[in-house]
Amino acid sequence: MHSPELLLRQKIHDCYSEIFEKELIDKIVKVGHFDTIKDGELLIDIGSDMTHIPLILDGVVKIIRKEKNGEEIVLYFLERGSTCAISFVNCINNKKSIFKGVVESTIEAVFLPVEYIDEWLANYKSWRHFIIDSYHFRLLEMVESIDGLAFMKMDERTLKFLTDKVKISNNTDLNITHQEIADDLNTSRVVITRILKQLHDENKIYSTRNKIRVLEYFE
DNA sequence: ACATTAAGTGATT
DNA sequence: AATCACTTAATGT
Repeated sequence: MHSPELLLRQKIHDCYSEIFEKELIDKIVKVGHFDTIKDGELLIDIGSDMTHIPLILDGVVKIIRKEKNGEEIVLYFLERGSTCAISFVNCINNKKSIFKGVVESTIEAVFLPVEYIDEWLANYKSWRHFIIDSYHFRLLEMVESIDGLAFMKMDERTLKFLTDKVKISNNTDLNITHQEIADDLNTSRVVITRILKQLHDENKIYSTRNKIRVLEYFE
């Protein structure tokens, strides 16, 4: 017999034992609520209060910035073993979220109430490091994303988008439509269709309706 | 069989 | 690279 708490402890241990000391993991198990959020659901919206911070145990969250005119731009993805670093500052200052987080593939996460994260910052070295590292990593991702926008052509961006997806999902077969890619890259479906056709002809991908297999990519 | 949604294409800006 | 307008193909009911 496994109690839910034991299972949760195991999962947290699998993802975070390298990062957090035992004592902190115990506390996380004690105060965190475990939850599963399905594909396509909204994790956090712009303007909502941050009451909890998620530690992702499995799945992917897409972080989006919304422009005033309603345009959206994808900033980065949260994966297993990571968290939304930006949300820490929001939590500590009681500010509202400036980003939107949509679940890309069903996530399992532990939600930590705000009141603990500040206290742990003072008391646990591993927690401090985790937060700083996490912030640093997000910054690097943002820079990468800006580089992409500024310097890469649409075909390069498309291929990068696809290979990133492959890395994240650990699967060379992607279930995605041309329209969805276009939305994420802020372009039109027609453009994506033409680029994909080209990539297909170059034997870099194999694509059929609703499905793309990435044939060539390097880690 | 029909309707709906995804994908392909030429022409134009 | 974007948009339009239209065609063709795949899929759901």
